[in-house]
Amino acid sequence: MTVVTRFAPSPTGYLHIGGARTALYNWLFARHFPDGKFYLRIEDTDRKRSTQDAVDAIFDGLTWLGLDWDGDPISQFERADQHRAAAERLLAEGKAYKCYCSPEELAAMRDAARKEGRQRMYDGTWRDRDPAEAPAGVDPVIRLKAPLEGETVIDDLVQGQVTVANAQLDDMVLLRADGTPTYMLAVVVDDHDMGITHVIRGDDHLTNAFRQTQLYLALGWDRPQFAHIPLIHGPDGAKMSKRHGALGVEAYRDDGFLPEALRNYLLRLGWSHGDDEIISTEQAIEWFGLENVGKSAARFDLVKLTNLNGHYIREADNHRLVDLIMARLDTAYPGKLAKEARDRLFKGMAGLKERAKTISELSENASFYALDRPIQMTEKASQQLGSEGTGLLRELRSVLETADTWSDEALMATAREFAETGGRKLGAVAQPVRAALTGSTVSPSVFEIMDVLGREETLGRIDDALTGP
RNA sequence: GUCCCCAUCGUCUAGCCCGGCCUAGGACACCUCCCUUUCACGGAGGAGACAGGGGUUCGAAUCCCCUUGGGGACGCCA
Repeated sequence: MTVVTRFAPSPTGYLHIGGARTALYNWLFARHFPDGKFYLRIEDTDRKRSTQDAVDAIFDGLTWLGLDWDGDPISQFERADQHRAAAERLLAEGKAYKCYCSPEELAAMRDAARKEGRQRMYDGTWRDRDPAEAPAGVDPVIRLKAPLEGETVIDDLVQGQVTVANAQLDDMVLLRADGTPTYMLAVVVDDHDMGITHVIRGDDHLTNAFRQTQLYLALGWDRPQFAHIPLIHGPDGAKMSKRHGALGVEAYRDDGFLPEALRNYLLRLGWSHGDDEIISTEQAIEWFGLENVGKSAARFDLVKLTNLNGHYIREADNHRLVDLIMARLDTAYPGKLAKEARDRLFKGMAGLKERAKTISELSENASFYALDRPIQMTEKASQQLGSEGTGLLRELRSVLETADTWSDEALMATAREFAETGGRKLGAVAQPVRAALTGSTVSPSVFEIMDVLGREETLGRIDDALTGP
């Protein structure tokens, strides 16, 4: 059997972190099989809340995450005719009926149900009532004539067997009064028509699966396999939704996270493969299976994501990192970048990348390479350049001016010799240099920096510090 | 309220289905030390959990029940 999955977001906002994980799992599961398919369906039947911006944000988010879908995205709205046809068929077969209840009546039923401790809201008023009694001028909705007795069972690939009494489920609306299909109908018809074999979605849809099962039965169609994955919770333990401040994936991109880090993090949040933590996408595709998805909700932990991001930054290609930070530096310091910026960043990247956990941090830490002289000095750095520091710097400058070899190692040897001659530790000499060269007290190795900057720029920056305010 | 689901270190989890190998393993975070020109990286240690109570069993983190706690769903939204 060919595996066919789908990601079916509603375009009412950005692609948030929970949706991203759902998409990832669907994608991974489909890609795990040689001929598996992963489709994208935009659930835009709610015309009032759906926007093209949101659709674009979903495309962008998925693309950035590296989750490619097969074929063209499907618009659920555009399939309304098929949805309607299914409802009409059910109506013709006597498996659905018209209901003329007003919103007020429905509200009263809901209140009564609550008060009596029932979950089932609609009381079936029009289920067997003669349509001849229909009030004039009222457009009816179409409801499914769902079974009143017995139970509905789903064998969920993650949750196991879950059973609910049919008495708990009321007759769901299939077609609204204006003739448009509801989500419940649209999902079932679309999943069937698209040949979806595995519905992998958040477990907030678990109860929908029962109603959808009733629909599949009524329509005489085979059900797909269901896999309801636990929701991602915020640090407070409650569902992480757009309404509760969950961020879109682009926010993580802007904050300097790498897509592979987010992918790895999201993968491990609720799924495991023994003790493995760092998992490449290739391995993930090979290993991923629904049987290893946990049943309990997980809390989103930004610190762990950050750690993972640091790992992937260290592993990332230097050219890619330079491109990423040049873009940021360009906007942070318009027109102020040195013409050697790119070359220096590339040369100094090895020392830079292991000191940053996010691209934004990397970019900030790298700015001293990219900017022209004179560089800004932090307060702490200025303190390194007191009378003692300045004196050492001046002495070292003359040594540096005549240094034979301008390389990382040679420079360090020179500085060490200079320090020891004066009975000092290397650090005493290195710190003022660091301040002069980077404007900071924290940076990669100062000798590496001198090497990257070159003699002229190094001496120039030292002079700036010596003659500065 | 009703229905459904969940429950191992602070967090993510392994182990659970097929009881003994568990004096419960890993990762992040935290603490100590080492490396070291700063900060990181890296390395070595440390502290840290089977929610509670009943069963079943020679033996339970693992099976059963109850309690408690948490979550989700109850729309002519998706």
